[in-house]
Amino acid sequence: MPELPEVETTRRHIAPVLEGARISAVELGRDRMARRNMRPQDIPERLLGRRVGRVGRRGKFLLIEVEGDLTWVIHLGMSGRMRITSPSDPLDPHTQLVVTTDRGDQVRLIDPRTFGFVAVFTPEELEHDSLAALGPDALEELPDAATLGARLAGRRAPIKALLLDQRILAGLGNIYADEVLFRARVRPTRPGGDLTPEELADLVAAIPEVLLAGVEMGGTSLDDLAYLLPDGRAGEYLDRLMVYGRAGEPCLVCGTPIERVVVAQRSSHFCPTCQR
DNA sequence: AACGATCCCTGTTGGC
DNA sequence: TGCCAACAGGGATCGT
Repeated sequence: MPELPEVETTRRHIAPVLEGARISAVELGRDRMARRNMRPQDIPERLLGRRVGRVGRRGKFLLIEVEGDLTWVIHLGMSGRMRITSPSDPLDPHTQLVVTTDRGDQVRLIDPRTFGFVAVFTPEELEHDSLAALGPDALEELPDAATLGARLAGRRAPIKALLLDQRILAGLGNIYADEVLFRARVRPTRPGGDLTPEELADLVAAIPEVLLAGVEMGGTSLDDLAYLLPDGRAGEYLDRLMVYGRAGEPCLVCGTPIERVVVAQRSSHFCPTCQR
């Protein structure tokens, strides 16, 4: 699933293709992909003929500056991936957005489950979107342990649920949240407000360690149909996963079988010996 | 306000 | 072997 490392890897691939280019054609697949109060026709109408600025990212959102003070937002949802192609390449099934540049490149969004979305916001619209409530980026704007502790103080929800809350910290999804908690030796079920200062410090240290390794490996491709890099390659962080998807298998540190529980309606994996 | 449950969607998986 | 229900999950929304 695309989480921060997958979105960052995607960003790094598409940035040189889009930045400075002018958009010469826009094709939207399903209308459903235009959400967040966008009409489907707004997407091509607002992008067409405009020059692209910086390709940025906050959490799992791609935020692309577009001439005319617009922000082109792309979210990959759970099954979205992007491809860089030439216009003559055949369309993949479930292609939801095709953007052609004046340099003759195409950037495509492929998303079978359509949990992803596309929007092109004016500054006013951006301000009123839930994007405005997004917390600090888990890599670029990571708070220190004391600041995170203050955000978690008094909270009784499981720390796993709070790590998935993008208003607290933007970028962690189900896979990397489990991996971060393993590295910090904290069980996903622990109430967020109960973490000790030492555990908060371990957590804040674990976040960039896990996420940077994920970025370096090009993200996590769970199987051949899931996330792929924009050049079609698979991300290789799958080989580094310590707990996610390993229920019943021995912990790679201590050998205890990894357990699976449901937290915040999501599967959560942890080592009952290593994590307290 | 905080928290948990539900919904959206479709390819894959597992049980019978 | 073949069918079909269950499962996967990011984010919005709703009920308590």
